Amino acid sequence: MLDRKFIVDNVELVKQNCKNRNAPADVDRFVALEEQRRTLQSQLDEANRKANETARSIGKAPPENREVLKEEGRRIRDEAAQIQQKLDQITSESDTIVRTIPNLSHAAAPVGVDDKANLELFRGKTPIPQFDFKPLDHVELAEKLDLIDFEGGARVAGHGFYFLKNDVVLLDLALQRYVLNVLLKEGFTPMTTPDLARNDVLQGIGFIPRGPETQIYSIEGSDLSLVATAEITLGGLFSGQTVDAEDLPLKLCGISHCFRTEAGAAGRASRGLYRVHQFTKIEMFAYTLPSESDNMLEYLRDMECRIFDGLGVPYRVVDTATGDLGGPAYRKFDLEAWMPGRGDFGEVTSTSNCTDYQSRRLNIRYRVKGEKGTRLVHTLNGTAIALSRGLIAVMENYQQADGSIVVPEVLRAWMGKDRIEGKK
RNA sequence: GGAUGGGUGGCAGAGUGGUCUAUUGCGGCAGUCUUGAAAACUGCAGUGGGAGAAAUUCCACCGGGGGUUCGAAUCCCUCCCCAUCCGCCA
Repeated sequence: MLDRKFIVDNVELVKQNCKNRNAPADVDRFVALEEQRRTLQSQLDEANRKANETARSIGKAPPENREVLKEEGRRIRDEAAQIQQKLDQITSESDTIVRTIPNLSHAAAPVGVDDKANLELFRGKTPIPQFDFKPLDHVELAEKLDLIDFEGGARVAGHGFYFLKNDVVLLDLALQRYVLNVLLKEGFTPMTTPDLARNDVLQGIGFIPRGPETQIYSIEGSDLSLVATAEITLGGLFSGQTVDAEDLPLKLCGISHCFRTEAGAAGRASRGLYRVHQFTKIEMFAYTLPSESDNMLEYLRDMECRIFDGLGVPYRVVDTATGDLGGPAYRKFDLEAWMPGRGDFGEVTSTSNCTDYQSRRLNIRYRVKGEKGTRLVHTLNGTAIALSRGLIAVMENYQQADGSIVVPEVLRAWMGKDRIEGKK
C-alpha cells in the first residue's frame, strides 16, 4: 500500500495514477476519512493522557481521596473507548480503500489502460526458427513422445493438472538445475520455500486469499493458503524485520510449487501446460535500498534474458503498460517466448519493482549505521523460470522433422542426453 | 497431536498490580586521559505515530489479538512462535 500521508499530500497525482492504471479507487473519500482519523487520533491521545495522569495520581493519593479519582478515571476511559470505537470504524473503511489504491508508476512506463499499450523493447539473441515442416504444439509433441499425461492429471485432480512423464521429467529437472546454476554464479541465495503461507503474508504481497475473484486456493479451517508464487514466501520471509543497510541488496531465489485457481480464465489460451492449476517455478526476489531498485529491476530483467538466450529460445521483452500492472508493481517487464505451436509469443517471465508497496504492509525496514530511525526497503521479484511454460518453449522450439526434440546445449550435461525420442 | 517451561530493547537477562518514566551487564556512540590505541572513568542512546521553527512534548508499543482494573510487562482468555519430553510419521 501507499503511505497514507503521501496520498493526502498528493491527491491529484494519486488520482491521475489510479486513472492511468484503470484502478477505481475512491481517493477523495479516503482523504476525507484520513482527516477525520487524524482528528480522532489526537482526541484519543489526549484522553489517554488524562487517563494516565489520573491513574498515576491514585497510587500516591491518600486513601480517602481514591474513590473520587477512580470515578474520574472510569469516566475518562469511557470517553476514550467511545473515541476509539469511532476511530476503529473510520480506520477500517479507509483501510479498505487504501488497499485498492495501486502503487505509483515509473515515469517511463507506457501509459495505457490495458495490455494493448504494452511496448515491445527488444528481441532476444535467438531468431525465430523456420521449420520446413508444420510444427506441432507441445500437447501433440507430448502425445507422440509419451511425455505428459493430461488425462491422468484430470482423473486425479481435475482439468488443469497433469503428470510429467519420461524424458520430460528429466528436462524439467535439467531446466531447474541449469537456471539454478546461472543464479548461483550471480550470488543468489537458493531456497526451497513452503508451498503454503499465512493469509496475512499473501495480503502483504498483494494477493487476495478469498472472495469470488481469487486466484488463491485456501485451506479450509486454517489461516493458510497454497502459494501462487514463491514471491509470497520470499517476501514474507523478512516480514516485521529490520535489516542492516550494509547487508542490502539481498538476492534470493526460491523454488516452489505454484497453485492458481485461474478463476475467470476460461476461453483464454489454456491448452496443455500453458495455463494450469499447479506448476513449479524458480523465482528471484530482491530486497534493496530505495535508490537501487531501478537498477535491480534492469538486472533481474537481464538475468531472465540471459537464461532464455542461454536456452536458445527466441523471445521479446515487453514494458508493461500502466493499466496492465498489478497493484503492487511500480514497473514491470515481461519476457514473451516464441511458441511455434501457437505461432505467437507467450508470457514466460515477469519481473516487477514493487518499491515500498509490499514492504510497508509487511513492515520490512532497513537501518543505516549511525543514523536514527529506519526506512522501508524496496522489494522486487522476477521469474527465473516457470517450468510449465519453460517446457512449452523448449519443446516447441527444439522439435525436429522426425518428431524428436533436441535438448538445448546448456541442458545436456544436466539431462544426460541430447535428444528426446520417445520409445519406438 | 499431548505435557511442561518459555517469548522483555542490537544481544544476554531482571522485573507477579501503582516511584516502571523498564534494573543490570555486554555491545554501540560521544567525551576525558593518551603521540595513538587499549584500559579506566563520564555522558548519550529503542521503534512507530502526532504537535512544534526548534529545544521539547504527547500517544502507542514488553510475541499477536481480546479481557479484568482508576491503573497491566505483571492477572485472565485466545492465537502464534521457541525449547524439552511423549506420541505419530517420510
